[in-house]
Amino acid sequence: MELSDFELEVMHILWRAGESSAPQVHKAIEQKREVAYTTVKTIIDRLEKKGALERTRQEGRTIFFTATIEKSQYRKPIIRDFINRVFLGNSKPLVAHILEEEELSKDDIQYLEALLKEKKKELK
Amino acid sequence: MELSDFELEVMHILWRAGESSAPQVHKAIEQKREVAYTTVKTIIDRLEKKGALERTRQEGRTIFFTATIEKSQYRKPIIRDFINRVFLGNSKPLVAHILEEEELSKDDIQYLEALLKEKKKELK
DNA sequence: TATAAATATCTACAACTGTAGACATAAGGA
DNA sequence: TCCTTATGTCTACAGTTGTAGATATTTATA
Repeated sequence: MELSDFELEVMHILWRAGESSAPQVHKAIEQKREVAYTTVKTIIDRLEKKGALERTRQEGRTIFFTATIEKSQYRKPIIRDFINRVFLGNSKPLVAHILEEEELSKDDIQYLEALLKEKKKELK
Repeated sequence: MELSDFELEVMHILWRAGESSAPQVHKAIEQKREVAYTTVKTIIDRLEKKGALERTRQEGRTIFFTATIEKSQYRKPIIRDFINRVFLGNSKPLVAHILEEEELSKDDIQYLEALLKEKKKELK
């Protein structure tokens, strides 16, 4: 399923907060930037049409929505896409870039080292 | 500079092959999928307008183009964008995902381990 | 030289995306 | 009960993107 930037932003809110109404999603986004309520509602409508979320409850005339696709399920193909698109399918330079350029805490590093060790064991 | 998928694909060809004509770029893309020459030429025109490439030579009526932006220079911001967009700014889960799910050779792993070791040293 | 092929330029168009207004209507408070 | 506010629905629009046709023009070939 293809999600635009804005659609993905809305999905992240639902993933994090769980069942939410359009006004709630709007408020969450307004924490970061100004945007009209109807804009957010349009995105929600599009997500509903795509089947990325569904109406799960109604309270008065307020409708609550819940994500129907999983974050992890969604991430997998787009990571692949991104690596294909930007790194011609080769994931090593992406990891290398991140390790060199992105902020990582000591704990993060330890964790990743452990992962690498695991991976190495598998290959042997 | 914003580049669409197709624009990025063309840039990759220029980065790899160096100075190239539109028919050459077209032929390179046709290796993978069918697309009209004019489609490729339109993308090249847009890249030229954006200043991502420029005309560097002419041979008969055939124009040769060269990338004016660097691959590395381009990658940095879009990696950040991607991490922001898909991982809410946190790069660790992306690296973790790749280490777990993507194909990595023994050499790749060794290389990444070395990078991590470096990074760890810096933090101390 | 007449014709075919290659190349460039210009124009077009539909789908997607971010953006939001207009309008309807239900809920809740004076 | 009447008015304000909140919420939903519908419609619109401009910019981007992938896609390619129409047309012009040059180059090469029969």
